[in-house]
Amino acid sequence: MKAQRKRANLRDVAAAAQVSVATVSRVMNAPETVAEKTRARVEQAMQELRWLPSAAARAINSGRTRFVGALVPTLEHDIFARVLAGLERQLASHRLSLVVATTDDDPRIEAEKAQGLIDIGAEGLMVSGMTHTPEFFGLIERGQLPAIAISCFDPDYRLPTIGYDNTAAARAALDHLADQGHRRIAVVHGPSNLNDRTRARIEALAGHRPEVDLVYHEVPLSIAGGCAAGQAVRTAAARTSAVLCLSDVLASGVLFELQRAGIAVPGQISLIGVDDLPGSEHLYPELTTVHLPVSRMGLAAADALAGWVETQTVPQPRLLEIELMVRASTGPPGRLNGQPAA
Amino acid sequence: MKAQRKRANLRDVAAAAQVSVATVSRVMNAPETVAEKTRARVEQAMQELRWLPSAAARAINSGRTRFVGALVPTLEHDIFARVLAGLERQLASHRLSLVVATTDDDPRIEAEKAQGLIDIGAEGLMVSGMTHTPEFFGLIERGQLPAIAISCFDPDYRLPTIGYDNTAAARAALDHLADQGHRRIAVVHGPSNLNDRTRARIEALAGHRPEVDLVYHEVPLSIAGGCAAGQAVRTAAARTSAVLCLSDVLASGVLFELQRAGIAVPGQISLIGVDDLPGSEHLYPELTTVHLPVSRMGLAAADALAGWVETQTVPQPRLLEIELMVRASTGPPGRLNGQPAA
DNA sequence: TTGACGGATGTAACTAGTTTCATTCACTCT
DNA sequence: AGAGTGAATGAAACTAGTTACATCCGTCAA
Repeated sequence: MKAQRKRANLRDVAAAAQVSVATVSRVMNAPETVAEKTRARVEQAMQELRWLPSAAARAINSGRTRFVGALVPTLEHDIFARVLAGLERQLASHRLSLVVATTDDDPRIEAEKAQGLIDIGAEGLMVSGMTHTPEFFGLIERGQLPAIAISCFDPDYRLPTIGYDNTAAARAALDHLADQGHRRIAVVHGPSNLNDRTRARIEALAGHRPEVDLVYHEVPLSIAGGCAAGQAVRTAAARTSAVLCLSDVLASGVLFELQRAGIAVPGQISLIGVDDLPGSEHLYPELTTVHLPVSRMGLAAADALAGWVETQTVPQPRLLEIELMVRASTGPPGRLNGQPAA
Repeated sequence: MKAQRKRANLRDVAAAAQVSVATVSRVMNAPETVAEKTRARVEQAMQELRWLPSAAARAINSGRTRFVGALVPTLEHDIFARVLAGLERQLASHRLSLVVATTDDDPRIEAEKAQGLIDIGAEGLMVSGMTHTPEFFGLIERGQLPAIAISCFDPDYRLPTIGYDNTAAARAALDHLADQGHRRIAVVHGPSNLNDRTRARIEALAGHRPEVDLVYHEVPLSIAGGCAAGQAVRTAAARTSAVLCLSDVLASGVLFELQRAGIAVPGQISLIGVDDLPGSEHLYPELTTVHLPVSRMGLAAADALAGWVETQTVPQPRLLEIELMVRASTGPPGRLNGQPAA
């Protein structure tokens, strides 16, 4: 019942090695300034006491914690996982670590988790989209904390944005279908009430091509949601000759459902997505879609955030190019669509 | 050129509010013990100085940083993203945050990044699989750091493992095909030299069903890799009637390639995967596969790690059930396979 | 009136490191 | 021999908080 050994600290090591704390510190941070023999003695003491320096104590002196936080709606969708992959890789090259928190697309949860990240010492934050609570802005302004928003672009936004033009992405898809002659198009999208990117895409379509009739289907943002939409499209709308999905995940579900029902894509119905997931290119038929550069976005976000954290330079907003990938799932309107002359 | 205002600290706040540091600290941690008027004064001072408490200084006293690290091979594969999704969600309920680092399946990079995570104060680590360097073990033993391994199971391993039986998973797939009468099966797998889980699966197949001929194809672990394997299978092996992919990602690629070549699945060739990705159920035909409970694994890992960190209790290894999901991509050997009577 | 009690607050010692500014001492140069 | 030089080391101050303990003051009971 003597000395309940708590974790050894630098003073213990110094005592064991019969040197001062300064010398032990030097062995850690500038070994070349310590005499060979002394250093060996100190290192042995470290070994024996199983000493590891305390990150917190180090951080308190440097004022740096060397990590930033990322707030994303979910990790279950490929998109965000790929953003984070790029982000992590690039942050690592700046010797920064990445803390991840998910928000379920709920700004209140986002604010809470942001508070949590700040509590543990995040030096900067990355958030998704442009829907945030006043509490969130309060937090970051209070601490004058570097924070950037991704997946969107608006040079006038309160935070520097790094992303693509959601309006342009949706319109590119619509233009492609309209140019091929489609005049009645089903639009399949995820929940719009809690996601500003989805909302931006939907709003971009209204009136953009007045000659086209648009029929909207809101479903959960998942393959199953896409399946449901596929069924709805198949059974309901007669003259619908094309389906525009505002996400490739939804497009996969729609495609599955159409194939199951024996409807030819693009023979009877054309299908286009937005995202360009890694698998989209290898669906059968290959999915026509709008490529969003999420991986590059992760890299760019990392550089922007790292730069801000390291040098106090607020980064410029940055617009990344999107690209229409015309593949095999779209074509001119088919002659027959279930009932030949509805 | 006066007082370059560095970030305010608690002493500054105390001075501004004309109270002692203890009182300011109390306003943060036990507001009810401070008189209303005093508290208001202190809070106003905090506001004015835009003060946020330093996480490091707090951590140095509590000895807690409240975050753990996860080392995964990559974020680009759905599998790990889903593990992390479960992990993050469950850690959050223990009020712990998650730092993510990727290793590219390289144990040396893993050791480096583990060092980095420890440097910034991780209270525990999660790693994938059972291939780790002595340096890695040195690190965690030095700091007596909680660490668990996932995606594998071995109660005798140096770290507590939480995962599934890779041997059983591979064998379940092989059994399914063999039981249906397939006698010549192409096995498609990712790089085996740097991934012990893949290796375990491959080794599990050898001699497990002696009546079956196995032909191995090693390709990159990606859809493109699967496509390459699909071509190889199609052109090379004559009597091959089934393809066993040790990952659903590969299976998607194989399926794409077979469909493109007009080969009926499962009519001419049966196809089975391992993983059960969210999309696998909605490929056409629906992919038969072995379900690995990655999301539950994330939850279980979070509970194990949180328990260890909070209460110093080393968790029990835990084996999670796998399940063969028989869907539409497998069936008895087809009568014709390219050349009728090779 | 005086002692006891308790709420509000302050002092100073902690936490675990880094860093500045001496100081010591061996060695070289004049 | 005495001064100058530079490497090696140590004492103490510093980082930004928490907290044990002391103190002050007003109220209430004896």
